[in-house]
Amino acid sequence: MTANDVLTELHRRGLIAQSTDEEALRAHLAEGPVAYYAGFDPTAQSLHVGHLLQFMVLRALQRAGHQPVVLVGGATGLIGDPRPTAERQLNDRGTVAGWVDRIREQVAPFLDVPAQRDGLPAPVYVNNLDWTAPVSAIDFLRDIGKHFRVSQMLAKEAVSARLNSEAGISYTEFSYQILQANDFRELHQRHGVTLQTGGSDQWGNLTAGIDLVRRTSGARVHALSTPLVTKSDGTKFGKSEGGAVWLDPALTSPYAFFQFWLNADDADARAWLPLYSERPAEEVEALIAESVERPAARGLQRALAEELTLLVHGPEQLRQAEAAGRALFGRDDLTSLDAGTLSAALSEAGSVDVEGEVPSIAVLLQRTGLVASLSEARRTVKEGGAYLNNERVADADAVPGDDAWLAGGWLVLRRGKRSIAGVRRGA
RNA sequence: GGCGGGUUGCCCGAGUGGCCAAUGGGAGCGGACUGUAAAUCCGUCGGCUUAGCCUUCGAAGGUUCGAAUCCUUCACCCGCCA
Repeated sequence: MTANDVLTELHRRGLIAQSTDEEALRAHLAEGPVAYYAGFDPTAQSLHVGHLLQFMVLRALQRAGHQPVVLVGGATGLIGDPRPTAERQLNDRGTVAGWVDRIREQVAPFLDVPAQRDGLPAPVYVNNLDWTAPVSAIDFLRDIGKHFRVSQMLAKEAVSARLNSEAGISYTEFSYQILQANDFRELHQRHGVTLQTGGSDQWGNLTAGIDLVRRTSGARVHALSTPLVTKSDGTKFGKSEGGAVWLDPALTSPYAFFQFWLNADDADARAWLPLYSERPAEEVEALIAESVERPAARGLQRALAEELTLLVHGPEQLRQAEAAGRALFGRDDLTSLDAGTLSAALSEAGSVDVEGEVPSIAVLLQRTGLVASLSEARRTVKEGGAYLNNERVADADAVPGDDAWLAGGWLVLRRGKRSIAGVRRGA
């Protein structure tokens, strides 16, 4: 891939929602390696699938030989990017600092691995707390604030939406765009960064940075934004039964991550594959064409699940996640599974240990987290939605008999079609 | 400052003294059909030691055999008039 067709690739994949003067940007990218950046605010202990799209853009640019700079927002995370609905709850400094470290580590598979393996430019990591914290309020207001017009700040969609809402907006969050703009200015000075990428909801912040750089240094810098990923049923992308789909394997197991993509509906999978797949264009088109012929094969979902689980969790975790799915969904007769397979599969899916007296099925359903309460457990059984070792459970208060235990001391509990958990008998 | 309207379960929204854990819709969950899809249909949808019991209808107190429904005070929201 040569440097000047990376924009073509991004367009082809549908990864560009908005861009500053594209001809100028194309020419700039063609001149040679460009330093570019994207920022991630520590608003939770882990990144989630919603962040994945940013990495697809960062990776494409890196592959084209450009220099990635990854910013973790130790400062902006303390302030809070205004959300359209309501004011954010401020997190304390210690918590945010901890999240900064964790998020920094999560970025590695996306950019460090290609750097080491393929000799691509190694990412530079920065934390905006480093240049934001030392600045006094006086200096900030005099040196940075003077470049901002309130009327323009008010006009940003993120701000005006909140001004028109009941929630209003605090001065703290109102200031956010200044901080992010200043990040661009700092990175332009420190690392020669001339391009910032981000989600389309960040557009106002991206352009604020471009304006600030121009006003302070006269330089012309660029921005690209990615589209909002949507679902055909109108619900928010990136949620599964439990809530957010995290990249941290401790929060969302590789198995659950794999299942998230595997369960995508056909229309979504078709729309998402170009965005998330780094396969050649012909392969992507072939997969889509094939899915029209044989949707039941779930080729698109499988491709997404495999490619992204590999990217985020690595080959070994992918292998286990796939094996677990095959073991748990593949056949009716669980008694034929050996202890090793069961153990691996259920550890992936989630399991609990029981010791001493074996509790009733209702209690086990609750303990595995398959249901939220005993009432829900009973209800589920009554509805015919609870299964023990793939057999429908009739009595919620029944206790699994000795013959129910599978190889390795396992029970396989299932709620509905696809929520599965293991129970292991302790010593 | 004055007058009026409102605050109900995850969301929207009925309910003006007992038949109300509370109509209806949406979301969620389960079943059927399928492909671990979508659509559709059916069921379910506060908790518990579940033929019963306990806690819910902005908050606190009161009237009553009995209150989401009546009274008092407080908080917040929305109109109209100053």
